[in-house]
Amino acid sequence: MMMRAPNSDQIPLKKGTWSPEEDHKLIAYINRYGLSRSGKSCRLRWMNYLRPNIKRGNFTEKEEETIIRLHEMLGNRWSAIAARLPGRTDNEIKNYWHTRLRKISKKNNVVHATNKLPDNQTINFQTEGSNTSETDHVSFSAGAPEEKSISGSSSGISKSSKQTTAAAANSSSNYTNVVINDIHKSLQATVEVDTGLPELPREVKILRGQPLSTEDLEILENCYAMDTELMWLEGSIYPDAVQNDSGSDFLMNF
DNA sequence: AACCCAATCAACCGCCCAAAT
DNA sequence: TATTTGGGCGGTTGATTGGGT
Repeated sequence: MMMRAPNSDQIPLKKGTWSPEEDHKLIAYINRYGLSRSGKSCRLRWMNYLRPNIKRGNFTEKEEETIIRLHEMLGNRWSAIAARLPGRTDNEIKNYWHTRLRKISKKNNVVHATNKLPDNQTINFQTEGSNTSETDHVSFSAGAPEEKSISGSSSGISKSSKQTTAAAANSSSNYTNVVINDIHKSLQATVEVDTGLPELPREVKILRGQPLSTEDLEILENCYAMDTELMWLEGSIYPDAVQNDSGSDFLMNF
């Protein structure tokens, strides 16, 4: 079950070489409207403000709670957090965090997910199940607890070597329990009203007290996605969210 | 009204990485 | 295989806004 990313991907974007026709169109646009902006700047403007379904205005209480909770789990992975808040951009969430939520989080003495290891600690680890002998590194910088973050960036746990840095950071058994407990808590909070205490999936239970492999992280990632979707179903975050016919995606009504 | 200061937020920067050449 | 290009990311900056004096 995959969560639909909050973007305008209903229109499949073309990739590959530009056709002469497309070139002419682009030239015509630039000639007509003129725009001395870099592609990167245009992209940013589009992604953060102009694309369809961007939500403007204040964050709701539920959104705030979600950001705080996700930040506890994911750290400063703003794009990953934004992926779970339809209509919100990573930039917006990042700003919101720095200007407001960080204080709240600090006040509540929340322990940051990326603050489980001593300052400047570097972990070397072998990616399980991979055919490469490459060793990945994660470094933590010193500073205020809330400032610490995993170096590198990623938008999910399961792919690419970027994600393996997150895996390394999270590979203490201590952290595993924190993540599992959080998932359990969230499951309880979302479904216990109707179904009684929810059972943690077996594949999650057996991870307790274990260091996490990349595959384990995928399991947790999937479980966490499920948890978020439960909240959607319940309507606690986005009452307008509906599940599509196949039941595999959620769609927003704007 | 004028000034100062802190908060906010849009945009930029530099880096990483995958895809294209 | 090496190099280039461009998308995506988190960190940071700087202009703007608003409140206090």
